[in-house]
Amino acid sequence: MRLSKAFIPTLKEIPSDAVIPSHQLMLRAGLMRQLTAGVYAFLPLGYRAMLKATQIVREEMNAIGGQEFHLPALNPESLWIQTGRRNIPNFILSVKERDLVLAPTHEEVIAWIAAMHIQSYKDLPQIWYQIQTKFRNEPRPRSGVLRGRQFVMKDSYTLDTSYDGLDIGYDSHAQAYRNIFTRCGLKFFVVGASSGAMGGTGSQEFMVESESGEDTVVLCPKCGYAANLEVAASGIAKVSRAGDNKPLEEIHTPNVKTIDELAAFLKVDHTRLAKSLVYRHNGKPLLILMTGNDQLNESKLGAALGGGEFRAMEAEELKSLTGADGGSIGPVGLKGFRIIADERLEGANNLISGANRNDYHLGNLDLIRDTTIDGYFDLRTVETGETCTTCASPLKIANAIELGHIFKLGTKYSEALNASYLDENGQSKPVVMGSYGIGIERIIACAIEQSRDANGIIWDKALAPYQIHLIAINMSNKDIVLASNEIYRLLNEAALETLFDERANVSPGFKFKDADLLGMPIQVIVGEKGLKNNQVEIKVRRTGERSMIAREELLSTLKAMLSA
RNA sequence: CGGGGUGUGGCGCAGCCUGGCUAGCGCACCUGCCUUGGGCGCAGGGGGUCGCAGGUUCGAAUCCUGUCACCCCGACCA
Repeated sequence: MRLSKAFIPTLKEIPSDAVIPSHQLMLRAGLMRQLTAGVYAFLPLGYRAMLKATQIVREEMNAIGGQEFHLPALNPESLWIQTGRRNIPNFILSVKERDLVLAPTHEEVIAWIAAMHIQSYKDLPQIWYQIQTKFRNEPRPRSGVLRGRQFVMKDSYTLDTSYDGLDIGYDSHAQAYRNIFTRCGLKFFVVGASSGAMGGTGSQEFMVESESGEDTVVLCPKCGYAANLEVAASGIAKVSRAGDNKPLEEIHTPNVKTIDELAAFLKVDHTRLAKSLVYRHNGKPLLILMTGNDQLNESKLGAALGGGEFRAMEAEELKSLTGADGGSIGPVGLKGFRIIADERLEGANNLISGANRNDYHLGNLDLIRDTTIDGYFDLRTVETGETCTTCASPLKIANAIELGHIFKLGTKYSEALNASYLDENGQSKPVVMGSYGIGIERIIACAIEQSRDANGIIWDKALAPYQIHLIAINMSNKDIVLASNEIYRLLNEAALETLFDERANVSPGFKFKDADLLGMPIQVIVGEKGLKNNQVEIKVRRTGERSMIAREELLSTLKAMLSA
């Protein structure tokens, strides 16, 4: 492509709306433009990178036996009502004029097709996938393409007769995903994840560590343990049980509101304090006991409660229900509450909790003697520096971007939409499904987040819109014009994707800055000095390394560099 | 949805508090000359209903009311 003819609108200045590096660079390098909040138009250069990514994904999906579909974005609303997903908050965008919705994902359509055509165990297993645009009603799009209302997703679905079959499909996806992200040149890791409202029995996320990421993950640098903070565990010690069990006593604690104040006031360790959090679960009062300042993890709470709605209780509600304020609530003598506790507190005694009376706490609390705990669960949020459950090394907490997510779905959608098959015994059974997604724009954004410098993007050759950026230093010099055009012809004949900066009246500095901003892996620079010696210059974008090469050796050198 | 911020040529911004001459600056763009190894120089030029709608006023980019859009923090995130 000749740059003088190309539509690649680069920006010298950073658009004020862009905050994270990938967003800034995608705009500056002319990859895309924002149309409205969370919706981007991909321009030719950006689309080329997207096509590179989708092709890699497609090849790896085909390699595990995936069959590509082209599915409708417009879906009948009724389909989503059948699976109960029509009314998930902030999920579906709908069409005003018809009872149609814009598909946010395709479990429903896949199950509908399966219901119609999968009849026998002989028809299974299947791997079906598509690479298409999805729509979601994001309340707050942000971070460029990382969280949009419209995005391209590869989603695939496994259809199996059994959970053993599902495991095979799931594992093959896990391997395909590793291949995909490795080929894209990304440094990624896999974490255990929450299945959330998708339902299902297991899930993992493929993550790229990034300050701009919206997910938080716990990592063990030593043994490789990695989990989403929503499900991560640590080896933090349980609260000990003391031998001598003293009787309950009421302690006057005037104006003590927080756990820190209480620990300071009583001069005791945080682990002796049982903090009470008050929620409503499906409308019913729920008391949650946590150790000291341990933070309740609402994802874990949701899992422990096994579904249903829950929310923290309002201050007035709490006061009217217990007669005390938030800082003085405790498990003893509390009527009408279900009580659960973090497993750190299991069987603990000599604790201090609120007395359900303002300005008083209870000492020498023994959870076994004095309370009825309805269950102990892992409810706490892991904190940095706590030890790894596997190898006892200190854990690290990092932000990350979710590139892909794989789920063992089970039969939720196949049951809702009657996707069933007859087994060997003529019994009708629901198809066992798995669901697997990859965000294509996120691949691009992560690649840029992970590989850039002050001057611009540094593309890996796998995703680079062009492999080579050919620069003619001075188009008023006939020798340079002849030589660079000849080189351009040569590279095209050799099928090396080349962007040729043959703009006249553009200074060398401008061309170099543009080339670094656009970030193609190799720059070939045709200048006066080199030509005198029948040489051209090669610059490696990533390292900045430059070398002079004899013109006859250019093609072979480039081929060697690009196949390395 | 709660909090904060911003809307002024294509981009980045100033002007607004304290209303008043012709709405300004940098970049980009057009023409000519010039220059060619890190975002050249000189000269000339085009382009803006100041987000939108009301209101106050002799007079509104500026003050008031409403509204819309976008960004950030939080909540949410299948």
